[in-house]
Amino acid sequence: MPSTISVKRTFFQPIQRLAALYTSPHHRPHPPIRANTQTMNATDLYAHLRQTVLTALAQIIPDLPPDIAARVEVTPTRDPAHGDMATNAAMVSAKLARQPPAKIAAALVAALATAPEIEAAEAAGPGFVNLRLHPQTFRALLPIILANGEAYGDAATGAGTKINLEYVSANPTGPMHIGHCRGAVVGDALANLLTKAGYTVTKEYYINDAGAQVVALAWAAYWRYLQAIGTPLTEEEFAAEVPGGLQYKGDYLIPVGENLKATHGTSLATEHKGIAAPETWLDTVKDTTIAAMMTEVREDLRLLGVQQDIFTSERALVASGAADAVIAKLQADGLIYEGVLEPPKGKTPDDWEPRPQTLFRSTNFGDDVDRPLRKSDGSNTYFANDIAYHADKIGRGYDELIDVLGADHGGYVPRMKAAVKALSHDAVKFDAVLCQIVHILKGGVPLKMSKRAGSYVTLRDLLEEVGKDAVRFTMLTRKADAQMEFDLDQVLATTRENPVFYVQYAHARCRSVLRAAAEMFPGAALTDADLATTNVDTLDGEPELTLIRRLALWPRTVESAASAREPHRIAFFLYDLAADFHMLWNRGKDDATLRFLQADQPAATRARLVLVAATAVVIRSGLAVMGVTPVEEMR
RNA sequence: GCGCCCUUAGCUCAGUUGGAUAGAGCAACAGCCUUCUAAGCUGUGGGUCGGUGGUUCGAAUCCACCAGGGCGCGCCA
Repeated sequence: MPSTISVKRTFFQPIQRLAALYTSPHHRPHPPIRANTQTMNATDLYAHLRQTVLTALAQIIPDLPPDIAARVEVTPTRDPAHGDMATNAAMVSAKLARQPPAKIAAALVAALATAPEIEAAEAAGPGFVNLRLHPQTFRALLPIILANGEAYGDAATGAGTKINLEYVSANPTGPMHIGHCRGAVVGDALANLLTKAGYTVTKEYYINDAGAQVVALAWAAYWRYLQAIGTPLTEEEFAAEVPGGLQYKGDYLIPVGENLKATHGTSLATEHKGIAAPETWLDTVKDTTIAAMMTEVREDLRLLGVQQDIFTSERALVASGAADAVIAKLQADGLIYEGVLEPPKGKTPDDWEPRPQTLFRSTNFGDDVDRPLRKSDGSNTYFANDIAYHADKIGRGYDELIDVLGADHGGYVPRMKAAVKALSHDAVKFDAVLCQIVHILKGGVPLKMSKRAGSYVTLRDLLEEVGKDAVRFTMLTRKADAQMEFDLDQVLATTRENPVFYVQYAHARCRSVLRAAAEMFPGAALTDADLATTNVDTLDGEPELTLIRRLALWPRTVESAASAREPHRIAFFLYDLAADFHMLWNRGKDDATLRFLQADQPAATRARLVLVAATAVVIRSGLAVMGVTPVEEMR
């Protein structure tokens, strides 16, 4: 199989494939490579230097194929001894050029020596080219940051790709609790992040208002209604009449019962205030109750700072016949059949009986088993309705669908992926972001949560206890797919252990310095726009440059976090940024001459204020992605 | 039994999508408060990246198998 001929074929094929991708509206893996013409307007210093390297590389290897060029990276170095940035360009192109990496690296070093941004370039290790930039190159970023404001870090990688992001989607059966909260925050921050990275994002909530749960909810509300009009029935007597038993016993349905009484008087009950025939009241009560619960949910979301664009009702979707229509469509494609599933190996349920079902051939698209679409009573499964919902989203013209789900829905992802693939003929991507469970700790002790007993921690309780910003930030201090302990005490702690505080404090300090500067230099023009024109050449200390290098990483952080769909990276970036800033600030404690504000050195002070203001801008830019409000001062 | 996720310092976790000598916080030890807010900062020690193989210039990262933890596995959504 391996032969000289096959080498040639694998050499040319990827080029054609990639060229085809560049013209497709759905796949734009990398921005087109073009000559490096602009220098001073680059907001992403790493992307800018990457273009510089590619230009230099093109001189050495004239017909560099795009797939090789796409692999060229310019990354920050881990070790300062390696300079500011390093590129793997020589190593990834060595095979193609049929030259050892070291030789290409040497040629690159020579070519890059003339670049105005670069102070020194040297070949190192297995073929890296290390770049040391002029401090001027980094400093030049500060006015750009101030001029761009919070838009600094915006990226074009999304290239307008239309993404539908579905999150929260809690059943409207009660107030939101802590379990919903993580998905809400992760989804919302991810939406902000993707938007910042250039995607066009629609934020959507799927109301699971069909099915048995909302019937149970309606019965529970009906009980509160009967209580409100003074029924002689006891709860036990009532519960005995409820199919499936009385659920949702929390107090939160009492107002709904009062409301039903106010609107309908006693007309929904029998003459003796007993249980009327369900068909006379069930739909009315269901409508009223779901509407009331969704009002609560929307209020919860508002308090959490979450605002979604579209709320789609499962009930409305089912009523429109969409589920049957989508099953018919799959049927026409030969993807539906009547069959009998094998029991799961090793764990057969006690009541297992082979049963013919309407099945979707999800195994054709990578799922493990085919999935049922109809229950034995002929009604649709949740999955069938959800396929219809995703078909609806596909019909709305999105390039990609992302669902933020609880980790217990992990097994659900492959079948939905299969369904989207089948329905869109592979044109639309489907992805899921799974959120693991959150344990609430109070004084180091886990809070038990029991929905049945009505003793669970509601989202609103949590918001009242610690506030929106702390909740949002803390929820983003872990990968979504990792279990998390949410310690109520630590979230409120004013120490470095608490990233919320630490980052907010950094921003407050920046603002505090700028306020103090306004007092020290009355009448000085100190807005970001004013400072953007300041000469910053005096910023040449190592801690200052370290901070500037961190600021330079922001656009790259946005891009990588967005493409990985990992908003938690923003929190970690901000923490690191805060640490760099606090370090700089603290130098002034040991040595008063190192403080930002020096009354006798207005020019040098002003340059430092540029750095302080730029730091504040980037912190705000990051907090905006997280949906956290920056604070002006700590009191 | 099968599938997905996870396993990194004593503890809680990062790790820039395969890069060079694996990083933070807490805890431990040694220092630092007349302030642009010490609500903090500096330094030291601490590692077989769960294990074993493989892929290649190069692996915590990709693949295979194994061990341990979590979640799920036909008419719940």
